[in-house]
Amino acid sequence: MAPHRTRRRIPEATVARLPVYLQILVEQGEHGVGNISSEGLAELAGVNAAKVRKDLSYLGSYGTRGVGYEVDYLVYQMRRELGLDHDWPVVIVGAGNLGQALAGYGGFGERGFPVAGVVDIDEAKFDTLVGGVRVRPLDDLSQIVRAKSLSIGVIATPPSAAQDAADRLVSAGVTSILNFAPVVLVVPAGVTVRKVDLAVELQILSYHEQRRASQAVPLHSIPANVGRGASA
Amino acid sequence: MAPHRTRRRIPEATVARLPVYLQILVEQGEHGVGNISSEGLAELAGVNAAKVRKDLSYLGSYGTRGVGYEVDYLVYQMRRELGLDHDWPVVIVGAGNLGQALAGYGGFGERGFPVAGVVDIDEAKFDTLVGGVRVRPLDDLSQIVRAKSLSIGVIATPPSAAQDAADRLVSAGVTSILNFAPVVLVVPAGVTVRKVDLAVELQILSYHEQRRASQAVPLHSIPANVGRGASA
DNA sequence: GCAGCTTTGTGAAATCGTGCACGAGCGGCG
DNA sequence: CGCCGCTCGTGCACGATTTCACAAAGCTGC
Repeated sequence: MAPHRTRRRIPEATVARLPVYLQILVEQGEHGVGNISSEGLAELAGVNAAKVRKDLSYLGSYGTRGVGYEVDYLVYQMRRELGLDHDWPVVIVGAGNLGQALAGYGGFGERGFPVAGVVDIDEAKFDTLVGGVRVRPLDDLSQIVRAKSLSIGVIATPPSAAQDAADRLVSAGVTSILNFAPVVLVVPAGVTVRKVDLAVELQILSYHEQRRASQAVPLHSIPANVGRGASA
Repeated sequence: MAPHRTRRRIPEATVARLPVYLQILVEQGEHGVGNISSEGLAELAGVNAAKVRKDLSYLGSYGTRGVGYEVDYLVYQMRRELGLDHDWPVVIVGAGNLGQALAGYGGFGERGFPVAGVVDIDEAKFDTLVGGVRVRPLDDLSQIVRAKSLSIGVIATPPSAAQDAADRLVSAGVTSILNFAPVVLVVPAGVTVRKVDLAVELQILSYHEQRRASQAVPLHSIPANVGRGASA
């Protein structure tokens, strides 16, 4: 295998699609598909075939002209590039409704992100089990992060506590944060934050609904597919 | 007030940011702030001031030069444009871990998206209460949607059931879907789908972590802020 | 009423992302 | 061994988005 100095930077838009391709490829692999064309993958991912080829080309030239891509090999390369060749344990801050659901959602561990810890500020929750993990005091956060060298933290607190949670995560050494609180976090440069705001998603849908309602009827002029979603 | 024929189409990128501005404006309003400049709003939203002005300009010319924007009026206009001048009740398909958390998450109702119904395929769950709503059989979905003229459906099923859920929602008349299942949905044109895949979000973070790890150390060359997130 | 200061609204330039079109490379077949 | 058909990799044009830069416009104070 080549020296794998990190190759050229992959555009964000592509990075956001790679996991989707990966998911599909793994699934196809399990169904016994050994090879797939950009056309085929594009169909399954709900995107354009040229886009698939361009996206995959950032990983390197792993396709075979006239044939397509070998599913297993592509999965391997994609995992490597995404840093999924090992697990990334995460710590969840906030054991409320959402925090519990996240901890209990098996999908995390299965996809390489086991829940290494859950902390909350509410004493009543200490030592209760959520998703098989014991809830610990917020003040233990730093120790948990350091002890397990965690890089990724998930914020599932109420909005008012989110910035504090972020500050604590960052000072404990976390460099990537997935934020579910409807709050714009301020973090130092070098820390990556992704925000998932359920209400925002619904409001975007609302905009499109509102638009449909107030418009004549030219349905065809409305993009069938918006944002990270997909449709046909 | 003007006849408000839907004005020019608002770019998707802008539509995705408006709810964030809205959230901030409402908050500022509650804090007694009556007026805000593009600069101030930009700071709070973690974006560029010029971008704020351009985004707001799609709503109309609601600012006052030399002064800024009147918070309340801007909130009003933004709500109107986003279709948030009335509630959009939603139905949740799937009363598992995530479905329950979503139904129980007060944030939905508060922000204009009350949970009008929850359905599941598991008999054991029928008639249990989640978030104050009684779980009903999947087969009642169509009736629920029609009875309440719902436009928005939320899919919180396991991946294997997601496409079926989508089909049922669409045939019942839903035209917007928020999909939490890690599956690419196929829907007819005219239906808007937004996908939220928690594992994908984590994988994107993983990519950046991996990149940091494999790179020399030029931290400053890494964008501090990625995707929909924010940082400083 | 006018000068000066501030902040908006918006053309124009720069950047980023997408999709097309096509040359290049590979496997299969005669 | 050479030809054919298929599919990748990518240059290029186009469209969308971001950013810059500045004229226009409102407010304040004299």
